[in-house]
Amino acid sequence: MSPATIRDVAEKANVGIGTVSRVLNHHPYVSAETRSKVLDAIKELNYTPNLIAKQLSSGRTHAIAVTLPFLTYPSFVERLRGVQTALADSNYVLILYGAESVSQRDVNFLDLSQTARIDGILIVSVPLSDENANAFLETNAPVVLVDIFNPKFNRVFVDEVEGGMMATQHLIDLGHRKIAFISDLLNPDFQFLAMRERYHGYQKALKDNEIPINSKYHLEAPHGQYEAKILAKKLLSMEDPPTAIFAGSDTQAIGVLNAAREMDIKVPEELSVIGYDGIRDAEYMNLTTIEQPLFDSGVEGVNLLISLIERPSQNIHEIRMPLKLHVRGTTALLNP
Amino acid sequence: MSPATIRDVAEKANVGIGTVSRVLNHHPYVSAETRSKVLDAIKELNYTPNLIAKQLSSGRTHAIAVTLPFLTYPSFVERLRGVQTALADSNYVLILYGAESVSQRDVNFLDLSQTARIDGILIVSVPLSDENANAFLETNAPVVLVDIFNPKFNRVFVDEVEGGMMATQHLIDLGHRKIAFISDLLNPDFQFLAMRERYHGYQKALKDNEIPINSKYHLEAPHGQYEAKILAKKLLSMEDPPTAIFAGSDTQAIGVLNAAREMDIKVPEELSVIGYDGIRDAEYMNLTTIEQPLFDSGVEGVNLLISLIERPSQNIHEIRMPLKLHVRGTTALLNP
DNA sequence: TGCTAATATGGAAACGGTTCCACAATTTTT
DNA sequence: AAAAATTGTGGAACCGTTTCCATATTAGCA
Repeated sequence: MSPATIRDVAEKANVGIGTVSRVLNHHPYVSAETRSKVLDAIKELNYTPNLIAKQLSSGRTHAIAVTLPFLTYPSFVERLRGVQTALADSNYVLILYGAESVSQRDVNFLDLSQTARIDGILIVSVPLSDENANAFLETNAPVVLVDIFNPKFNRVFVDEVEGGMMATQHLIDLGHRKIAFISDLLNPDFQFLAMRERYHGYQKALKDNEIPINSKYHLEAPHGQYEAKILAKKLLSMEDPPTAIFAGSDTQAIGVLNAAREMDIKVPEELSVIGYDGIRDAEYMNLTTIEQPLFDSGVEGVNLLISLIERPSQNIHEIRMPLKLHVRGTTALLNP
Repeated sequence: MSPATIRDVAEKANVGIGTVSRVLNHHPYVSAETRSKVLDAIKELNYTPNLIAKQLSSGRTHAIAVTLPFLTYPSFVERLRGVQTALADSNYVLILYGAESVSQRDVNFLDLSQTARIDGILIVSVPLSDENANAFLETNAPVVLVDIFNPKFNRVFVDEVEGGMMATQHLIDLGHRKIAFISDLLNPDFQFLAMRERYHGYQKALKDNEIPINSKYHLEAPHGQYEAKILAKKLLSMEDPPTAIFAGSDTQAIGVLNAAREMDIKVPEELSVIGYDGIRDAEYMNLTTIEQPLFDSGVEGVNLLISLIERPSQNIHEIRMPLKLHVRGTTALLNP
């Protein structure tokens, strides 16, 4: 038999449907006696409200869309964990959309901005095109960006330029002058702006310390441990190799460590390595890194989004999260 | 202004709402002329159907629930990737539920079995209690299990006992007799049965080859690289240490490799190590392993679930996926 | 030419909730 | 004692689709 409806409950309890609805939603103005009659009927019929009907009449879905690029990057997964955990404590549900390519992104974003399926949109690390942004601006669902920037939207972020400077300055403070930077492709299809900003921070720190910028010390390749290992080997085989390498992500830094091991170069005695992100493996590899609050950025993003859903606001909210230099065992004073 | 509805479209195109609906759903019996009038009106009003209303009247939500335990395990994330990818090619949406603890699992499962929010349920690696199972049996949404077993439900699986045997037999074939097994806790709160079965496979292979089982060679600890490293150090410091270690997961095997490195034990010359799963890092670490189709198990799970949603069936479907011994650089013939 | 079948269209009813208005009963105020 | 405010309740109308029935038109055929 099909599930009981609110009308069945009303009939069984000998009350009107309005009254049942009031009991369900904890409205005042229901007498104790009536309430218990209704609750009895609900229990007896094993009634649970149909969410879809509720959504249609109330206009709220209690679902939020979360868009992420690659589940293959540990840092994105860590953010997703934060999102998921925060959502588990709320009464919202997480609808996951992938955005592994420009076309997948555009399809999903179009879908999101048109259908009334969700109450809010959380975009993690997916670069927005102008069309995407305009589509979202026409939606009335609030949007929060995490780890990306667009002046028209709320966001949770860290100061990436600052982070790049912190990493570089740490190496400079240890006496290094020949400092290389390994990064993702800085001009790919998908523009991950964060990496560019870290690069700017790297350059700025060098300038501030009057260290000339050697463009041969900046190498880029698609993101990945393996790719970074190859870049590192290239750097370390140069005539005048760097004494320190700043890798744009921990994943890449681990590639650098592997390159050093394979080339029998001792870290940190002969080479200092610093990463960026603070993923779990960094701790395990004893990697010095710039730690950003990955998990917490997810949590904050969700909290901001939910607060905007429940108390709409025209203002743009920006939450800046702290960066922390985490000194571990892969950086050391330059050997004289 | 609020979004256009099907009635607005009908009015603008001078047709009935039924006709608009037929155009939207590609029903036959709409004249070309009428169709184009309707399409024009749709375009002009920038109309998109309200999904929630569609869901209510059609009884389909085009959403499936996916439950996963820990996003901290690479193997689960890899399965999720498969799920996500398969879903991106369908017209279903993914609602992600966490199950990091017994209570979180029970809350989510109760929710899932009661609300009409989803069309199907995919449970990945989350052990089911009897209550959970009964609740799902009362739901009319189809359920597919991946990487877990319950006789009453459809599933996508690998033969874990066989996998445990394959790993162990490989080591035996290489001449090893002193073979240790490192695993998760075999009796935790959450019963991850797979690990027990791999253990049984390990024991069976030893028996089949008439190698006595030394219980000191089986050590367990909560899952993790670090925990496994400690176990491995314990094994390798024994009076009569094993010459080969079978780790129940690649993550644990990597911990073993790290232990060996820290103890200056050469792999594979002095110690053979085999893992299980076939995660990305295994390839990168050149780890011999039993590879199971993680990504594809997600894909298959989704495909099975969708086919059951669209063509309900009383039969229980079981899809067994292949295991493959992937010999890389961490196992070798026992040094005589 | 008339009869049946196929094609085409309109719109009421249904999906299962929430909301609001009308009204009743009780309490408080003047 | 009458008026006003508070508390409590029923149920029609509505949210925006799909579905089905009624009906109109056209085509096919003997």
